[in-house]
Amino acid sequence: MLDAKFIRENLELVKKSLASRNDATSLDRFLAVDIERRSLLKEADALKQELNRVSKEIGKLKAEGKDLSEKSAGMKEVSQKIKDLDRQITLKDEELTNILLFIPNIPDVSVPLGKCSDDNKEVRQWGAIPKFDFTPLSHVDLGEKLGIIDFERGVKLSGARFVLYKGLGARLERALINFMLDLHTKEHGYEEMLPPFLVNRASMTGTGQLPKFEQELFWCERDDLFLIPTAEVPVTNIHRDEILTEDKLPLKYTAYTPCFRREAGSYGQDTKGLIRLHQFNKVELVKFSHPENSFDELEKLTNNAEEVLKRLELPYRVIALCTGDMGFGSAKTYDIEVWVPSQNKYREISSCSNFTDFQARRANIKFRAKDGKLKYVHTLNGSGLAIGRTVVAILENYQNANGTVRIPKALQSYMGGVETIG
RNA sequence: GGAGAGGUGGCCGAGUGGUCGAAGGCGGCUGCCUGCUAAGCAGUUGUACCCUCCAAAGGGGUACCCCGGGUUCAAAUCCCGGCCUCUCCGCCA
Repeated sequence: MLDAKFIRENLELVKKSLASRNDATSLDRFLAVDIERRSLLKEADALKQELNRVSKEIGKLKAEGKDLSEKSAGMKEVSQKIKDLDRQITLKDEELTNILLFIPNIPDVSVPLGKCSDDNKEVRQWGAIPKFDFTPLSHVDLGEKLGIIDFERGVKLSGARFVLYKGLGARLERALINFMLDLHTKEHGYEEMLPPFLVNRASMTGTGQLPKFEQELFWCERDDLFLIPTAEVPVTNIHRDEILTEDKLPLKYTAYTPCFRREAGSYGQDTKGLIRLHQFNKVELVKFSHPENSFDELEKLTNNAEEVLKRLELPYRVIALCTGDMGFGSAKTYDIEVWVPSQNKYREISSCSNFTDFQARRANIKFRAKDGKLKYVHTLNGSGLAIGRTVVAILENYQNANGTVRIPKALQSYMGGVETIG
C-alpha cells in the first residue's frame, strides 16, 4: 500500500509507475474522495472543538452546583451533526483504503522498463548447459518410468494439478527440503520457522494477496481461513503490528511450507508434470530490513537462493523483471531460472523481491529509528527454492541414457547415500 | 462444543460519567553525582490524521484505553453486538 499523502504530493510519479506496470487504475477517484474527506474532517473537527469546550464548561458549572440547561441547549444538535459527519468520513475512509489496497508498489529506478516478460533483462548465467548424446526425457516420463512420481493417482486423490510422490521420489523431495533448510540456517544465517499453513484475512491483506487476488487462493469458508500460497504470507506476518528493534535488523527467516494455489487463469499452461501444481513444496527466505540497505539485502538474498543451485550443480540464470512483468507489491524482483533440458529453456525456480515499505505499511511493521521516530521496515522474500521444480531440474539434468538418474553429490547424504535412482 | 475470567501506552498495571492521553512501576532519553561499573537524584518520554507552514522546526486542532453501535451536553468508565486471549470441562493427533 502506498501512503495517501505520498500519492497526493507525488501524483506524476505514481501515475508513471502505474503506466509502467500496464496498470489502468485511475487516480481521479482517489483524488476526489481525498479532497472530500479532508473537507468533511475539517468541518467535523471544528464542531468537536466547540462541543468539547462547552462540555468542559458544563462540567465546571455542575461542580459548582449551578444551572446547566442554558449551556446544554443546542448541544444535542451539534452532537448529532458530528455523528452524521463522522459517518460520512468513515465512508470516505473506507473508499480511500479500498482504492489504496489496489494500487501496486512503485518500481525502483533500477528496474528495466518494459511491457512483458520479453523485456526482462538477463543479469548473469551460471553453469554449463548439459549436452546429451541421446534425446533427454522429460521429468514426467522419467518420474513415471522410475516409479517415483504418480501423476494418475494424484488426479484420483484430488484432481488435476495434484501429484503423488512415491518411494525415492518422496525421499528426494524431503531431502531437498532438509538440504535447503540446512544451507540457509547453518551457512546463511537464517532462523528456521514452521508457520501455520492456514491464515486469516488480516495476514493475507498484510502481504498483499487480499483483496485483489482472492480468486487465486484456496479458501475455507466455514472458518474464513485461507491456505497459504507461499510461506511469505505467514512468515512476513509474524511481525504484523509490531515495532522491531533497529539494532536487530535485518531479521532473516527461512521456512519450509507447502504452497496452495488455485492457478485460476492458467488453464492450458504446464498441464503436465510438476511445473504448475495446486499444491507444491517450497523453502522460503524472508527478511525484515532497514530501509537504507534493503536493496543490498535483496542482492544477498538472491545470492543465497542461487547458492542452492550451485551446490546442486544445476545451470541457471538470473533475470531482472521489467516493470510490466513484476508482481503487485514488489519494487524490484530477480527471477532465478533453472535449465530444463526437455523444454530446452530456462524455467523459473525462484523469485526474489524487495517490497520496500509496501507490505510493512499494510501489515504495520515498524522499527524505532535512532532519532526516536517510528519508521516502516522493508520486507523482502524469495524462494530458496521451489522444491518440485528442483526435482524437475535434477531428474532432467542428471538423467542417463538408460533412464536412470544420478543424485547430485551435495544431496547424497540427505538421500541416505543413494547415488542413483533406477 | 459447554462454563468462567479478561482485553488500557514500548512492557507491567491502576482507573465505574466531566479537571483522564490516562496514576504508579519498568524500560528509553537528558542532566547531576560517584575514580570505573552499579546505585542514587532531577527532568523528560505515545501514535495517527487535519489545518497553518513548507526546506525543516514550530504552532493550533481532532481522534485513539480490542472493534462496531447506543445512552448522554459529556464515555476508558454505563448499555447492546462482535472479535480475540486465558482457565476449566468435553472431544482429539
